[in-house]
Formats: sequence, C-alpha cells, structure tokens
Amino acid sequence: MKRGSERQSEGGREFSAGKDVTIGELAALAGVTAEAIRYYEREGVLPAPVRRGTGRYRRYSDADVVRLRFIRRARDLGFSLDEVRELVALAEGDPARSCTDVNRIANAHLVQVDAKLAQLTMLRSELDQIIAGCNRVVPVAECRILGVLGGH
Amino acid sequence: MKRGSERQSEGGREFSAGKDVTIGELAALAGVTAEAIRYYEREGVLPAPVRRGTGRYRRYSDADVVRLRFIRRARDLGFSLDEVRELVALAEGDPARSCTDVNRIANAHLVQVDAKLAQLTMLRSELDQIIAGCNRVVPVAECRILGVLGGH
DNA sequence: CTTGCACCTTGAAGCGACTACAGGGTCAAC
DNA sequence: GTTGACCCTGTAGTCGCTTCAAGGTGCAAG
Repeated sequence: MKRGSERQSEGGREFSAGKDVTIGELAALAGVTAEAIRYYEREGVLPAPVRRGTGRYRRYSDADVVRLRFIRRARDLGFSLDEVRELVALAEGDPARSCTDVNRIANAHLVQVDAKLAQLTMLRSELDQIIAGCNRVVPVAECRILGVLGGH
Repeated sequence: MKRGSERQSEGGREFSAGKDVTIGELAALAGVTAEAIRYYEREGVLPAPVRRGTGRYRRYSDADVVRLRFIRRARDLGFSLDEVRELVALAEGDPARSCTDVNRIANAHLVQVDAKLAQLTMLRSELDQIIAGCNRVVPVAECRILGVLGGH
C-alpha cells in the first residue's frame, strides 16, 4: 500500500493545517517531482526544511506548500529560476515595499516572451512555406524542402 | 594580418572551386563557429574531413561548405540535430527515393512549432493579464502579480 | 632561419532546469 | 521481523553548443 500519500480522506481539504508532510506529499500537493524540490533546495529557491524522524527525512510545513505552488506557477509562466528566487524574496519580504521590482521582472519577462513569439511565428511561416511546396510524393531529387534547405 | 581568411579578393566569388579551406574559413563561409563544426563532427552530423599539412589540420571541400550551410539553415528552422542528421542523409542519399521521410520530418516539426506557439501565446496573455492589473507603484502586499502567483 | 602570432588541436567543463539513475537507509504496516 | 513504499546522497545525462586551458602548426616578415 501507498503509505498515506493520499490525504483527501482527512476531511476533503487539500492539505491539513499544522501537519508536516514528506517530500513526496509536498511534490504531489504542488504538482512537481520530489527531485525538482531537492533541486530547488540546492539552488536556494526553496529553503531547506527541518529534518524529522531520526533526523534524516525532510519535513515540510503548510507554508512550504504555498511557497512551492508559487514557484511552480512562476515557472509555468516561464520565469527563470533566478527570477523566481527574486519573486519569492519579494513576496515574502517587507509587505510595505513598493512592487516596482516585481513589475520590472514581469515586464522584462514579457518582452522576452514577445521576442520569442515573434521569432517562432516567423519560423513557422517559413516552415509552412517550404512544406507547402512539397505535398506530393516525389523523388528527393525534386523535393522542395531539401531544395530550400540547400539554398535553391 | 589575418592569414588569408578573406577570400573575396579572389574574384568576388563566395568561395573558389576546388580549393580546400580551414575550419575557421568554413565557419565564416557558413555562418557558424569553428567549435560548432567540431561539435557537428563529433555528433556525426558533418563527416570528418581529410587532414592536410602535417596531417593535423582539418581541410574542407566545397561540398562541405554546401553541407554545412544546409545544416545551418535546418538548425535555423528549429530542426533538432537528430532531424538534421536524417535530412542530410536524405539530401545526399539516393536521389530517386521518394521524399516521404522528408515530409514526415518537416511536418512533425511543424506540429511541434505550432504546439510551442500555442503554449507561448497562452502564456503571453496570462502574463499580460496579471501585469495589467499592477501598473501603479503599490506596496507588494497589494501587488496583483504576486497575488496571482500566490493563487489569490 | 628565426621569430611572431594568428590560427589550429584535443579535452574537459559550463550553461538551464531539471531527470534518471545507483546504491543505499528508513518507516510503518502486517 | 519482514516486506516494500518511500526517502537519502551523489553522480551522470539531456541539448546544442560555448568557453576555457594548454599546447601545436603554418605562414609571412625580418
């Protein structure tokens, strides 16, 4: 049996308050792998948790679940780990501080995404064009795709 | 002086027929770096050339220039090195063979590009939305970006 | 012929953000 | 006490190169 990794039985909440979880449970709760969590710890994105039991297993709090979900959302939006580290620090730092830095990071990322989108769009239309000329099954000698790639 | 790496003086052609070139010259002619060429050789994408002189320096033919330009174009279009290897083999293999495989590779790649485009487009609009809510300089406690990242 | 130096050589390490092992140790249920 | 699901650390692999170190070569000028 899968030693208590399914917590839904405890009252339908996604996770219960005040009870710590193992790395595998945290992984399931946040939608990442346990290996990724250990990687985040090494990289200083997620703080090292307490170790309970005979001092060997990582034990995570509810705050860690919130933190890791934040991290995953930011990663899903394409922020780099460096940016995520900054965002986490800002989110957990002085709440009175202005969100200028948050805006800066987000807008810089938006610019990057737009650039990638533009490049990919151009690439797509190029690809489309060369494929369009070659829908029939002809010998490679007359293949338009290879022709274009070869510079003809 | 740069030991004859500028060949334009030889009659204005991009490269002269029948004369072999060094790795650096090839790199310049195809628009890649010499390191990338050595990498392609290790990876079996570009065949190992003859070594002339005291048997140590790589010497490339005109055919290699054509080959490498083909490779670079395919890479620019986003094909993986594995796909490029296949495309090169098809382009230089039996010219009577049908171009079915070429079509397959190109179309599969197009599907991948489309998927990436769709994902990036969605990501962009999400990012745009959360940024739009936070153009003023407010305390991070009220920052919409961090709010959305945190799941509120 | 010697010197100088631009270019070439191999091999290994680094990038980003993980994933995938290998080879063990631990915890809880039965 | 035995089973076996889970956890531990550490290392290597992914992709397509780039960068570096430490040295060898080729050609022209002096």
